[in-house]
Amino acid sequence: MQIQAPRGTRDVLPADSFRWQYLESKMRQAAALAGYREVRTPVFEHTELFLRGVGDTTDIVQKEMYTFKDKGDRSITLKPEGTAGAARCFLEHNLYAEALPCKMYYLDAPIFRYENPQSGRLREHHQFGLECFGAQEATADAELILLAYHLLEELGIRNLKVKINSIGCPKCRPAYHRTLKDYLADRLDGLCEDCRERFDRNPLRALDCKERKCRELTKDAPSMLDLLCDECRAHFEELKGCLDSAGIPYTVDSRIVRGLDYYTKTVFELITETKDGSLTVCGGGRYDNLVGEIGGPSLPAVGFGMGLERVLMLLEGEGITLPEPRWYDIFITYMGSHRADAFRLVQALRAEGIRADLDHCGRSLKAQFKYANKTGAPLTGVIGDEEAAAGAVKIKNMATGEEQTVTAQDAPALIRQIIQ
RNA sequence: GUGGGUAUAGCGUAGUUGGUUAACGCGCCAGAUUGUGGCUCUGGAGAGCGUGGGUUCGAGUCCCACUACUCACCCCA
Repeated sequence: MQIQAPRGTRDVLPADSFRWQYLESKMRQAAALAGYREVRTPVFEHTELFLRGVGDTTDIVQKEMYTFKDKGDRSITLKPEGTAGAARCFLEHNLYAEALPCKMYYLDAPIFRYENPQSGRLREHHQFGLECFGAQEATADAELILLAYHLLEELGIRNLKVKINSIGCPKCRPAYHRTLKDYLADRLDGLCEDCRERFDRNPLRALDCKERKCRELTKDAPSMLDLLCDECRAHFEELKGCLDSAGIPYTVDSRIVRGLDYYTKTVFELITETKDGSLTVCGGGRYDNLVGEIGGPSLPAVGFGMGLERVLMLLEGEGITLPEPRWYDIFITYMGSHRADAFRLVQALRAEGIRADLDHCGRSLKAQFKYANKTGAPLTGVIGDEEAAAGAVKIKNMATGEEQTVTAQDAPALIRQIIQ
């Protein structure tokens, strides 16, 4: 059997890569506008980082990581999310000793999760993520939500829903945990297996469980929002105030708790409603304990991740066409014996910054034109006996059919003038 | 990890109750137009039917397994 790409992975073909490049440029722009600069971290990290950072009770760590031993007997894991690596990098290079906050973004970061693939869900996908280290105020949370919202909106994605919640901090969450556990303890037998297992260490997950019986049983469960400490409550109120003043629609959903353990206070998701259900394109929140958890100073931070494949999928679903750059400015055709002239001209044009090419397949003049037409080149050049003798090229405008002969020296200027 | 659907040339499909050299559209190549594309016409190349087994005189058509795709659950971006 022919070798195929591994399950749950996708190739981006030359004809489609411009879509990615377009997204990338928009994302870089949005990030730069808010003071975020790019960071690039390894595709794999020590497994330990994710055990401590992401949390060893999470589904991601328990059943979805690509973990293996390298030849030095180290346990290595392909990044299952972006934040832990960024935090490790921040810490390792003592960036906390420099001016804070430290704002960074990553783009096209490959993320690996061993899941059952389906629409909008791959084993390798790519994220655009922002992290802001050292900022505790809610304005930092708000600017991230707004940045994500405006970016998606600008790209043309409709029906965007913003959901926010606060899941408290180490001061108030234990009390809530106890309250919730008391509530759940009476109903433990009715919960699904996963929720029963997570009951001790992470009872919050039960609120987010999709099992009907769990949903039913937790319908009237106490809400974290009612038990936030003063600090968390004030923080959440300020966040809502920021979003209100920015005028974006959002809803408070006390059931979103996210699948990663490091979150504190703010958690949020950007969701779109498509014909077959809702899809989360962006998710994030505050993680004031992560840096400390992995051995650094106690330092607040907030961030989000956005799935590029999902964004692309939504754009396609909405029939949005992205601007496709021109492949060639001009395609130089030639008669039988003048290939060398065509080659020299193409090299000269490229040196002038003009996207030019010639036939490398020994095709007839007619076939060369057909090919030129297929590439969408706005211009073609012909070098036949007459042109070759005169050191010239006949340039044709493919849209109008107009032709004019110029010397090779004058060609770049003319070409530039026409394609303006 | 669990359950359902699908698997025929590069792509999209047709293949009747299993029966001779597997069909069509698009795409590709060539010609009509030996210095010129897009339209049209003509011709051509290209699959032995996901892989491996089985049933049968005979299987793309039936059965089993595997793989992949897909959908739902789960989880998430």
